[in-house]
Amino acid sequence: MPSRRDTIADDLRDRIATGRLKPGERLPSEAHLAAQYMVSTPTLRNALAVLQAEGLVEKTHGKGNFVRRPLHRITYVGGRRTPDEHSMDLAPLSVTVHTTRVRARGHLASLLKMPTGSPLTEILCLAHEDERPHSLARIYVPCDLAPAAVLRDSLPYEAVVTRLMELRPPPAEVREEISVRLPTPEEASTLRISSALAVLAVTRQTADTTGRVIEAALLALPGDRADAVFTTHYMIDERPTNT
Amino acid sequence: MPSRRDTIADDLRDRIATGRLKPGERLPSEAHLAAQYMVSTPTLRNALAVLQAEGLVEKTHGKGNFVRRPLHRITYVGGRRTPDEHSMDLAPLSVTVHTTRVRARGHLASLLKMPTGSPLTEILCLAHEDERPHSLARIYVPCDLAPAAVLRDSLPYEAVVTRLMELRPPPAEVREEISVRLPTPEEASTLRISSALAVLAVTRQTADTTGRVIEAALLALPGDRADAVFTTHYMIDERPTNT
DNA sequence: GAGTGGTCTAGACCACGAG
DNA sequence: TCGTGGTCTAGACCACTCA
Repeated sequence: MPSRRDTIADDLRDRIATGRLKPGERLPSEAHLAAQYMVSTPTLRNALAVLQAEGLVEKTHGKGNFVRRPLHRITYVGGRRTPDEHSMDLAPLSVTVHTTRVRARGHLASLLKMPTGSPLTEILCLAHEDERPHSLARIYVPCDLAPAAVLRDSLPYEAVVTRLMELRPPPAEVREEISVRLPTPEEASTLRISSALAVLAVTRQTADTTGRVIEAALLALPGDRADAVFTTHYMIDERPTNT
Repeated sequence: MPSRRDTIADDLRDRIATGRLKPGERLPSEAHLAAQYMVSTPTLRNALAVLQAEGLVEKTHGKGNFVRRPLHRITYVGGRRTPDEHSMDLAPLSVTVHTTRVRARGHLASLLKMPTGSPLTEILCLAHEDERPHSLARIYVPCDLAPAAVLRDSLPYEAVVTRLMELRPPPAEVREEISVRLPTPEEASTLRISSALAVLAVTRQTADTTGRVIEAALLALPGDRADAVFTTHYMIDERPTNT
């Protein structure tokens, strides 16, 4: 027997899918909807929580529940590509950059294979679509390779990427670790997503030919708007040898 | 101000982390815990829902809440490896295999680049650890490359993998698409996970040198027990050319 | 201040599991 | 049958947003 919560969630989902509730539109208040469906407010709120976790509805305290405008689904491209393609398809997005100087500690220090306390340049990238936050990337580069002063905040994202490629030795190996987790409270509020909407977390480690780590990147891609694709080509001499 | 739900969740999490609540142990009943923390049962249940979404607690209707024995965290290895390594590190897991014959339809047909209705061999792989389900893979191979009869159910997983490599042309290109989503109801019950615990979904498409798709695989890896790693090496001639 | 969502309560009734 | 979790109610009080 389907629960009332799911019944209501299904109905609202259908109303969104068929356009009877349009993107950006405010839903009736929770009290109103509860009366309409003849359920108590907690039950109605549970139904909304389902849609919220699916990324269909965004709630704002004091304002109401809104149908989310579908954000562009981006594809993070990894695998064997040229380094400048090694990024997201950010075509429809504008990226704001904020550069600061921090010190390596904990996980970050070991990722960069540097001692704790080493100076780093942190490049905080926040991708936006129509003023709405989309995804988040934190890039860390050893200070001696890219002094924070060189990457002034006023530079646009593309210029920063170009500048980094000029400043650093070419990458020889990239290791990307992908995991699924709930967003941290900061991520949830920065990205304006429900704390129940899982993110695709990419930890990327880039090394040069000498094995030195020249960049570590932590990406948080909300699961409702990001995929990752990796393509691998096998050489002839890599054929499996069944002995 | 932290909510009571989070305070309680934090406390229980701490009790689990410090071993005061041991893996496999049953928690006191919800009514008991509610009295202990002096909150109502819904509030306590919300706290448990947090731990459940983190994969720390498993609830069973009619029995109670149990501290989950930590399952091995496996790493799905993608990227440029030899094909037989192109798999999960399944060392601590036993895999049961179930082979059936199905017909390609919808997304599956387009993944395999075959017309709808084409006969396929479906290999359902369920990884277990100590009788407890861990992760799920569905592998689809065109029937002419691997007739279901050849892959009898009685074969162990390793034998099936070996058999497939013998039967098919060597893979030349692998495309892996990774996304985050909530489990389907079937996946949630098969894997015995909360429907709120997101899974890492890997859609893998393997083609031979002629471009024919020789395998499609759908993997569902619960987010609390799986990562994916991709390593890319750049050739010299792939250096970025900044003109 | 009016209206909204956020949190919580105290309890009801149902469904499942095990003896 | 008993104890467990699953679902739901009707309403309280607080915090936030906006006019």
